[in-house]
Amino acid sequence: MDKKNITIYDISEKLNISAATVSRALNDDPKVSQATKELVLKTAKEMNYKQNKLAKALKSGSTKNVGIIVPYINTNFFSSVIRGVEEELTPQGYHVIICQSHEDYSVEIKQLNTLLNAQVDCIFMSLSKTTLNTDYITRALNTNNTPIIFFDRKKDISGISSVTIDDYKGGYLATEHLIKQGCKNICHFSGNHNLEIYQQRYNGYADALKAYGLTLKEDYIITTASSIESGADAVRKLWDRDDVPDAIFSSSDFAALGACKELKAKGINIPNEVAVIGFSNEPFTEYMEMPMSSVDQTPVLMGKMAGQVFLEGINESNSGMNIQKKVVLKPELLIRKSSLRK
Amino acid sequence: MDKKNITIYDISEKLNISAATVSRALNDDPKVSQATKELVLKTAKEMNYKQNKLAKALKSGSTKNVGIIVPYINTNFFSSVIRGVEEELTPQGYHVIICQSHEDYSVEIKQLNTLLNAQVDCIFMSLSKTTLNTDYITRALNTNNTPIIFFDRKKDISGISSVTIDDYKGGYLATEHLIKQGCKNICHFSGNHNLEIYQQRYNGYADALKAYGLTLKEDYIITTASSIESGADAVRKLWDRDDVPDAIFSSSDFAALGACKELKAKGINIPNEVAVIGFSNEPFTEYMEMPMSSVDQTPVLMGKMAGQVFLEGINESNSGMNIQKKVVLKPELLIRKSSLRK
DNA sequence: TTGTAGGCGTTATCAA
DNA sequence: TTGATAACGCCTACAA
Repeated sequence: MDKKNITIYDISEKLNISAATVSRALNDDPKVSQATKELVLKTAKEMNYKQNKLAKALKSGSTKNVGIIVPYINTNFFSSVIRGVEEELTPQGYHVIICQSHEDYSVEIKQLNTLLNAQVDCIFMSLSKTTLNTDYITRALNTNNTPIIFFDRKKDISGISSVTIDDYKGGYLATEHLIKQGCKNICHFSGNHNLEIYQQRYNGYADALKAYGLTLKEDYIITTASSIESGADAVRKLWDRDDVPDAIFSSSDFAALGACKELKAKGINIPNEVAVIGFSNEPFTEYMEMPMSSVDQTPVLMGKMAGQVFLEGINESNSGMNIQKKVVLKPELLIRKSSLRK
Repeated sequence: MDKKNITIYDISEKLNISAATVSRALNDDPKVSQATKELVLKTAKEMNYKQNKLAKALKSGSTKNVGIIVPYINTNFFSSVIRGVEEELTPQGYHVIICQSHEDYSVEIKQLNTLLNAQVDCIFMSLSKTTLNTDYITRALNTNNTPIIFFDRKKDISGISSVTIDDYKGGYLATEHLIKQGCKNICHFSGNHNLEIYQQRYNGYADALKAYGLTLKEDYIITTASSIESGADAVRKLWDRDDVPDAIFSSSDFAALGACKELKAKGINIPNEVAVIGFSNEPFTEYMEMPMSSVDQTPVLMGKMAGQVFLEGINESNSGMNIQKKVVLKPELLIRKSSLRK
């Protein structure tokens, strides 16, 4: 039950050689004799030496840690992106630190600062929906050397790369699909347009309607949270009127799920009376009583790409490195029973 | 676009005072004059000084970071425990680093080492189901000063505190409830008994049967994974025989969900032909077509308690600190339609 | 109240 | 091939 940690000095003392040599041996420096190298490695193991990464990081300036800030971790989408980043960076010796903003702007700022203080080598982030002002990010970028990479929920900030899917196309494809199923009164559950993703999905929806000669009705656009209750509420609101919709395109799977439950409670048939399609392809969509169509965002790939953008940035220039990249992935439309009319 | 980070030396130089004074001023040391304190704080802000936590940690020996190792983050249970730890430790200035073992023993070992290397102040962990041998943890404990605290999926290791729920009682309560609903042929979906939690839930099940004079049938015990498919498979297997069960107590909500789907496909009525109860109270249980009974593990509280055990450990002894604690929380039986016979 | 100096554990530079 | 020494940025006796 040792109290003190073993250092290279302890090894050097025991072996009567300098600490510098021990360090070199441990790092497999070519200009250290094979004999001493083996000796050092052996005694290091015997003494249970563990390198102090803090000291190394202080010296080298690189912690080999990267940080990820997400609104929350317990959805398939975010946990899968994280998985993708891990898969890309772990083999390169990086370690991933995960932080949650809980959709809270002030928490998000704190998390960013904590990660910067911890000297991570890169920060991946997906913005909280309450983040209206991103000046603090610009400032962080200017006063630190730490690269920041957005994924999914991004803002256009000079110097920040991003990995997203083509949300516009996702919205367009989903809406077009509903139109081709014969739907004429398609309503849309949208998230806060403060976030680009929701604005884009809406744009895709609007343009698809226009392309097929359908008129967009303002009161068919409902802003919902990404929650079951919110989707159910929206249905109650919409079905309180005369001209009820015959389809729902929801920017959130959770809201779409809530809508399905409420429709069922009202005795309305899916997909024949109302076709439904969600967004994100959360696993439950596949296991619902009426399997739900959705737009897949390829989250694992998104994470892997984000990791790649970081690694490329490191390699491309050892000094400065400030090539801004925008990676846009293709969304995939998954058609299931909830929107398929025979 | 500064390349170099500002240090206390930069401030001391600009102000023509010593770095020590700057350090003291920054740390609000009482024996530094109010005047210089204000001056230092002001210029620090102007120069955009950021403390290098690495250097501080190297000096102080405490990083103010704690690590959490979980099998995976994307279930309500684990993400809620993490939330609880965050809620308890963030106000104390700690930062939480989250790692996933992906239920893989060798990954778990790596994650532990990474966290130890990162000099975290404490490691909270919930074991992977493939972890049969925990010698590496005992070894880590002996060669480091870093406390390890188990939650939920623990092993009994001397010197390691743990926070769990009374899984035995959870199993007992669930089974007793089914018996009181009139069920006589209660089968059990269990996880790998390598994990104490599953062994205990099974024990509770077995003892409840005995207490009420029911016989335990070996072939009513099915080992399932915590997945929908696995639960559906189990039902197929069980209903292939003559004496079909009239109730299912599943140690996993996911397996229970799979069972419900398969039962429905077979046209079997829940709860009248078969009553079903799961474990964990995952959010979907409440929103199912037939809301499912479950045993709540109070995960947020579990996380908070784990955080508290750590904080208490620090306070109770500045030297050594090795009081082993075992916190056992009370499970809560949540009765919903899937097990309620009128 | 402030300054000097040494050390936390490592690596890199320069000599030897 | 190895050793001495300085440096990374911070904190803290001890001295002044």
